[in-house]
Amino acid sequence: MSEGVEWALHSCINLAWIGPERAVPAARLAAWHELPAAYLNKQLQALARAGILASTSGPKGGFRLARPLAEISLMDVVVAVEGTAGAFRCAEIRSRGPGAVPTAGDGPACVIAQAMGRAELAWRRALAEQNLEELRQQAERRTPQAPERLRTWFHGP
Amino acid sequence: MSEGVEWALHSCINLAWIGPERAVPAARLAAWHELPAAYLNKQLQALARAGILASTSGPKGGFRLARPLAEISLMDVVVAVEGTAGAFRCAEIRSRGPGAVPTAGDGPACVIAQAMGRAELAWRRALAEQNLEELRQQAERRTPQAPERLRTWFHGP
DNA sequence: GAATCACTACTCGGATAGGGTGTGTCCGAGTATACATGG
DNA sequence: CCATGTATACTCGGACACACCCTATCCGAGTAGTGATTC
Repeated sequence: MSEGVEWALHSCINLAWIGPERAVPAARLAAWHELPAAYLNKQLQALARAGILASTSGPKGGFRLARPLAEISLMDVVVAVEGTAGAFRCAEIRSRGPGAVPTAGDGPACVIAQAMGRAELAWRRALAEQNLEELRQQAERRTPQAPERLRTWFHGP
Repeated sequence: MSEGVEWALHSCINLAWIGPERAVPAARLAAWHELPAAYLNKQLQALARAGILASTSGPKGGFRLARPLAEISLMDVVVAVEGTAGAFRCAEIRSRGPGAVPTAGDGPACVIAQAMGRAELAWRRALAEQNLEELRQQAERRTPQAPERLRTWFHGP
């Protein structure tokens, strides 16, 4: 899985901590964790295309959350960054070679693809059940000083 | 996810259909679905290392199932081919840069890693709950003639 | 005729090249701000 | 003093190289069978 998913999730929570008053440039979000700015920008673009973030150009521009954290699921972020394609893709090898299923005009998918699909569905469901607001609360419970530290650093030089 | 997982699963079921009497060379299993023989051999090696298959060298050698299909879960095959590493790996970016959590001597993982871990756990659980015997029965129900066709072709030229 | 031995052919096993998808970087389009200028 | 036009600096957005892992392949180690040879 892409590195960018982790960056995107952290960035969303950081955006929530900074507050909705002003947009935050990608470079500033990147500096907070010493990430390559241009590449983080690429991930944030993906979030903006997915409607999770709103982007503004020019001075005082940047990214801000397009909707509350409670309305953003882990699944939304993963899909925005990674795309909708599942990890397992059936190459339909059963329809090639001497073992080709004769009747398979365009029947149902092979049982292996179905079985892997069930597992991926469980994964997607688990991702969809968790939203970023819950993650934010868990993070604040763990390190209560984190939001204030971020705001101080951000409004500073 | 690797292509090899699909090949490995099909090969295990095909081995069960051919029967435990004799070992099957990788080249013959590959020919059934027109797969690159040497590369399929590589995947079967991984299954052998994991104890799912037993390998024999020399003439009349090849691979055979090391235990009944009912005792082989989808998870076993995926781990054998892909390794135990999960899809999402936390790079611990929260401990780098100005935003480094000060107290984090070696505390619990960040909430994001935990959340992704929960989703992966659901995926693993779904894989572990399904065994290859179930898949074989489903496949036979769908194409009852498949096992006989395979045996005929295999014992032929 | 039976046992022994060397030879052959066949299989796995790991070491060895090539391509595709992330990973990282760069420069251009667009815009809000700030300032200078004129009324 | 106020309005207006212009220049500027800053941001996103997409286009451009690089690297690593999956894919694919090859050759060597080892073994079972086979045939010749000898007692």
